[in-house]
Amino acid sequence: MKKIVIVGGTASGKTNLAYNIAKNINGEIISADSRQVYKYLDIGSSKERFEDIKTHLIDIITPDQRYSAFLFKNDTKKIIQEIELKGKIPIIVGGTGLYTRALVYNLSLGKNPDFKLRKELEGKTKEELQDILYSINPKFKEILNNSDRNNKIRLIRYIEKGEITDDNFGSGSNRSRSFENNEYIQVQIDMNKDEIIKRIRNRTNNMIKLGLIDETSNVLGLGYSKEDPGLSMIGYKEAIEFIENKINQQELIDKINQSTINLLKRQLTYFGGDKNILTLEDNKILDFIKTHI
RNA sequence: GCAGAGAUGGCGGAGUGGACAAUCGCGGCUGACUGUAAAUCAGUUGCCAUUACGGCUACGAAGGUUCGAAUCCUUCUCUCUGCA
Repeated sequence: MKKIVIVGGTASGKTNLAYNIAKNINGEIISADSRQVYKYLDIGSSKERFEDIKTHLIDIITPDQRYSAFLFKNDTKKIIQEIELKGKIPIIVGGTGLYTRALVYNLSLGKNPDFKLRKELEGKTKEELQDILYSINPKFKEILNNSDRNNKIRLIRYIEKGEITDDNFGSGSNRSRSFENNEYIQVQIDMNKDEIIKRIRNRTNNMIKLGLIDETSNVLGLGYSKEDPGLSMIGYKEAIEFIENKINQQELIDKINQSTINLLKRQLTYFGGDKNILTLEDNKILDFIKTHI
């Protein structure tokens, strides 16, 4: 039995689809979403809970904590085993591409994050970071592409890893290798970008109606701050600006929409790069899964 | 009605005689991304051509000065502010 992975852009209807599939094939849902892991942040992360279908990996940490691809991979593997032991089918659904990729292709992800080191390196310029990295291993010069070289977060991460191995980095052409897997069926809903953007705008309006502002105030009231990782995501970031009177409601909506649309484009690029992800029409996915599982 | 300020590429906003097809930001498009990923970063962005230090049209409109104007002058149109 294969495991099912549903990926795709935000607001493209993944959750509903996953629910229907779960009902139909006796499955349980595992959320692959870097925001829905947060407790208290429901409206802005479009969290959904179902009474009859179990959803894993939501509400597992507080807004001041961090989750990661590595933790996701490990947690999910355990949960998959449990689900399969019950004779059910795991359905992994979410828009955090790094998470699903780490799981499906079993990326080794290298060393643990060293937050002290990260903090220390944060203040440096990208030129300084490059020098540090090249002094660790000059080969990085060849491996890094132009995007990496200018990306401080990634430079820091490479320094943290410190070494280049095929396993934890992938080098040269290896980097763009096509991944392979036999355990998972990966699907994405076929929906054009304009349609999703329409849905995003609706969803944003809805979030405001449902009380995004109140939810944000409440979380701040619990003692969490706007610097916390949970609150620095789209929706809450802007809601805090609104609460602080830096923007009005129209600006709030516009900003959330714009950030979400930008996110969507990045997601589509990411998923589009994986040849193993099948793009299928919404109403054909269930049948496809039934016949290919 | 008088006085002042201004009209620049999809938007915001630089530029104040040549190196301006026009800094920059946003947006758009393409892309990168193996432990922060709703994060972070790269390329590209007038039209045509794409071999080229190439051609064309452009800085509210119309004229003018000049070898040369987004930049100076004249008139017109519109916008904003102060006085009436």
